[in-house]
Amino acid sequence: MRIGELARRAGTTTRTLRHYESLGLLPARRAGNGYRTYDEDDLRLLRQIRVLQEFGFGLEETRPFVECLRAGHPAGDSCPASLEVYRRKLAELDDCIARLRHVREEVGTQLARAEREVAALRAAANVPGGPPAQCALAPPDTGTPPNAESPSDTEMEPSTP
Amino acid sequence: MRIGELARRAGTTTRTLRHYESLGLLPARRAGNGYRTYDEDDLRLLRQIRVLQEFGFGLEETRPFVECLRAGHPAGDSCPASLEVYRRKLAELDDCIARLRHVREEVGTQLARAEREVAALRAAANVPGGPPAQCALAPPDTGTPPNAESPSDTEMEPSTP
DNA sequence: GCTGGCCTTGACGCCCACGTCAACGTCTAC
DNA sequence: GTAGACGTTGACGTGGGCGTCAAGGCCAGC
Repeated sequence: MRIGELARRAGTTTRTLRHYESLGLLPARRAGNGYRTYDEDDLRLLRQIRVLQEFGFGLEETRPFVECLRAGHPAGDSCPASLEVYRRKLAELDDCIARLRHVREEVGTQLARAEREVAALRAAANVPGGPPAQCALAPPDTGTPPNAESPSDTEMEPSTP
Repeated sequence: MRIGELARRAGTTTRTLRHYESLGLLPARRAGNGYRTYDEDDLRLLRQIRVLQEFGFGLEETRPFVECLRAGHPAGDSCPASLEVYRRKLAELDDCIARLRHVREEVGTQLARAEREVAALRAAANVPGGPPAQCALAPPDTGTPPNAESPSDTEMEPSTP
């Protein structure tokens, strides 16, 4: 089959296939007229690549899987090198998830603090906004780096004529 | 103060500051000789930018915070626009974390399956699989980048005549 | 013969936050 | 006056995975 058909069957583009070939990831035989020629095995390789891509693997990380398949193994992950990539990826994922969770917590904390401060400023400016608003007056601490003061407006523009 | 000093005090580079200026994020006054001139407020803006950057905010996402500070507010997140960015970022983070966890689970499953299959293949090939090899030399796994020897083949070469 | 659809290579564009280099101006100290 | 530390603008490079032309070859059907 030619490049267009392979691309269609794999749900990708010819540009992508040429790119893979330029990396030596998915080399193609050539017909007499110079056209690239692929077979069903190439489709399998390509599908292996795409699946890993969706998992966030870089193209280079898919190489062991592809070479494993090309070496005649039943699956791309039948080879030790592929398992190693799996393990490295797991470690990366764990690390990444941990960092993101940390950031998420930080940002969540900042948002909560900022919302409290905005509410406090609004209350201090006797903006109707709230009923009794018992606990008014700026919570003194809880880790507030900025100096909470200058209660007047609360919107962007400094000038409120 | 001039650009070099600001960069040093903020732990960044002059190139970065020029980049921020080119985005209109941190404009500088100019001295008679054309040198950029900054003050303590600029340092605060810059620190705000850097903190958000470490949280993974894009430069454009820091803009509301910077403008809020420049508008005279006590903190970069004293303005509604900044709070909106916080919230959007939280949603993004949640989404990203969820996707990563899903992928992590998938990859973990694939690894476990592949390891089982490899073990099955090895057993079927009546490979001695090695002695008890309890805790001998070389920790069995837990992230051993180098290929811990080859008990027999199980390497890339198909050669299974 | 001609149109249209497929194919080829080559090369630049994109996104993002800068790094790096070049060629040159400015100021201070000796 | 000269070294050297700082500053200036401009432009290209990086990494990843392609998208998007451009200019042309090959082949089938009418």
